[in-house]
Amino acid sequence: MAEKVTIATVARHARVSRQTVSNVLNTPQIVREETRQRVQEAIVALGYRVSQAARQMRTGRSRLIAMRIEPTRDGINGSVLDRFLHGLTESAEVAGYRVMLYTAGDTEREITAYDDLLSAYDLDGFVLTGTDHGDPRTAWLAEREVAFVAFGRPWDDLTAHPWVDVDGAAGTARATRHLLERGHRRIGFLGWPAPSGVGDDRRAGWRAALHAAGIDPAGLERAVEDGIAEGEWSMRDLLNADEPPTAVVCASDSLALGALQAVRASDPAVAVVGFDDTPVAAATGLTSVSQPLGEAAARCVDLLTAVLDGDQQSPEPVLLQPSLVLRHTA
Amino acid sequence: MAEKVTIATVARHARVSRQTVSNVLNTPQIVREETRQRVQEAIVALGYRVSQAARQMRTGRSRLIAMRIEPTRDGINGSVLDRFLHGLTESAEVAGYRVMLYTAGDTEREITAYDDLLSAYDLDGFVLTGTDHGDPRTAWLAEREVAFVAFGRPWDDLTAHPWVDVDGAAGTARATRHLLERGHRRIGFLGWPAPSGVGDDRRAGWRAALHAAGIDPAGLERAVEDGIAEGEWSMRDLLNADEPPTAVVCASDSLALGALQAVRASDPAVAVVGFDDTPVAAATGLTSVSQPLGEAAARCVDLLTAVLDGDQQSPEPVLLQPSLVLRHTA
DNA sequence: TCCAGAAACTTGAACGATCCAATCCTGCCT
DNA sequence: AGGCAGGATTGGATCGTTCAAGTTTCTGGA
Repeated sequence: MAEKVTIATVARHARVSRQTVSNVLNTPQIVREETRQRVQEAIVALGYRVSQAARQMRTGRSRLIAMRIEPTRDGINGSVLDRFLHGLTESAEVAGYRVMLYTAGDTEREITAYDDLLSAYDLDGFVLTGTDHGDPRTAWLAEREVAFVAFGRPWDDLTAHPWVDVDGAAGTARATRHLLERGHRRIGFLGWPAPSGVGDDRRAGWRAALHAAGIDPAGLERAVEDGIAEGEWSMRDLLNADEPPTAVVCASDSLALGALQAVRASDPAVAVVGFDDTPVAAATGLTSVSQPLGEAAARCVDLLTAVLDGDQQSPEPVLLQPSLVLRHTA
Repeated sequence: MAEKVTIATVARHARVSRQTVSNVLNTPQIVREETRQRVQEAIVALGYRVSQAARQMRTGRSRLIAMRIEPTRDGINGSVLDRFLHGLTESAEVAGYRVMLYTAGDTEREITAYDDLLSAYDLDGFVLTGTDHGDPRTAWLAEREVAFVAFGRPWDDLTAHPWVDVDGAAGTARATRHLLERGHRRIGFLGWPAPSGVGDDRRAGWRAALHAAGIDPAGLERAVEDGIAEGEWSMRDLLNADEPPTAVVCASDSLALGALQAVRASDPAVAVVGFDDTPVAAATGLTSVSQPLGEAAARCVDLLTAVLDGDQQSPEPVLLQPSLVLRHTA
């Protein structure tokens, strides 16, 4: 039975002290090159690996970051978080961190979960998603000086905490301009009721693009909760107007899918663009605005490690540009 | 600043020794009831939480289980793992475990990942998904006596290791019987090329149901790789046969979605049933066979904890029954 | 050659829990 | 009253690492 390889085993093998091995691992610059190499060879030869538990006990840091996994409500938009999570795990591994999952029924229980994760597992940081106006979670974490990054802007105060987000307005603007170039003039918008950080942002992009083209958006928009059925009937409503749109930009693929069903029967083909580029969009040939989720996840890890390494308290937020994936519907 | 609460703090507060507090936590039955209560009160009063790091260092166990998160290839079927993962996290929390994620490009690197996770983080166990014929991962883990459960049967030898699975054959059989009850006689099947554990199983259910009804399945099936396009053209192929089917059961929602597109133009409506009940199925009104993923995840945790608690080396495998979710297409 | 000062390396202690072996009760039997 | 079994409780050692402080080695200038 192979004996456990500890830092002491390596030290003996390389004929140095424990501390020198530790220095090779943590502060290699203070170790003489020759010694460093000797220790490195011993590490490889013995297959040594640092015990995170022991390190954690001494330093109080676990090299673990946590993210909440939500029950896939909609299922359609759920895949966005799924892809983000994969990117996060991958980027975290490169930076020497691991991702731990947790669930929480509501915000209150989420805060209880923080408390538990922090005291029992010495978690290093959190990645939050779907932060909203005056989120109690960010306040709780900030108060206790826990490192965290949000995927999604703090809409009240953009300097409240580090964040990474995708420029939704730029995405809808791009979609709208694409439709304008295709000759559409009456371009509708299906979005969510205000106030909604994400929703208002996406609406603003559409509106700005129309304004820039000298078109009045009045009467061309509808605001409903997210969902396929909601998308379908609000699109029908839009089509029944005096001057119905010939194209529509939607705040989500769910709405777009509903719109598509409403439009199917209509005579002159009405163009539809969705948002998020979910698998459903790919499956049904829906043109959609795509978020660079892998990139977003990588930036989250960057910001989080910057805070954890103490480089800076609040690193510059990151705003990424989405792209338009053209398919059959527009 | 609140001082850190350790087992010693609790001991002092409850006027007992450290060991007694430890006993209250780990083997409460050997502590006198009165003492136990006094210690419990102190724990609550001080907000004490056991330091996993310290416990882990002494015991070598981390109360952490790991699961691989794969890049959502298809996106459609990816959501299955996503839902499973949520269930797993939830059930693990109840059992006092946490879920850690890892990625791995290929099988070889996955084994390297095991090594790393085990030696650095003292991982307690793994949940594997998509195990296949003669999987090297299970062999590696078994050899080192690492606890693991597979979500998916070991198709060669059903007693090779603990597993949880969903009875795919029962699902396709149920779907087929449903179509028979609706009066269909010529019921086709779109599946994957053999050998494929999951695929062959699902095909077998369809075939058995037809046999039971005295129908010859010859010429009614097609085998292709998974995908929407593949589903579409193989369904067209099936429709061009001498006696085309009036209904089709598919091995996945991707294939079913393709089949649906091929069928859309056909005059007498051809019924389509998918498999996995993905969000895409829900969105497009596709009737599909649904796997009880939350239940499966919970059983995985049950088996894994049984192994970890040393109750039994190889607990009974679990085979769950899927259900048929009826929508517009069948 | 000698010495100051920096660089490189070593030693002892500590993190917070559990394991082990030893001690203290308590009630019961003689 | 004394002895004893057995459960309840205690103190010391330990896991593998890093921190703090100490010791040795090296470098270069007088």
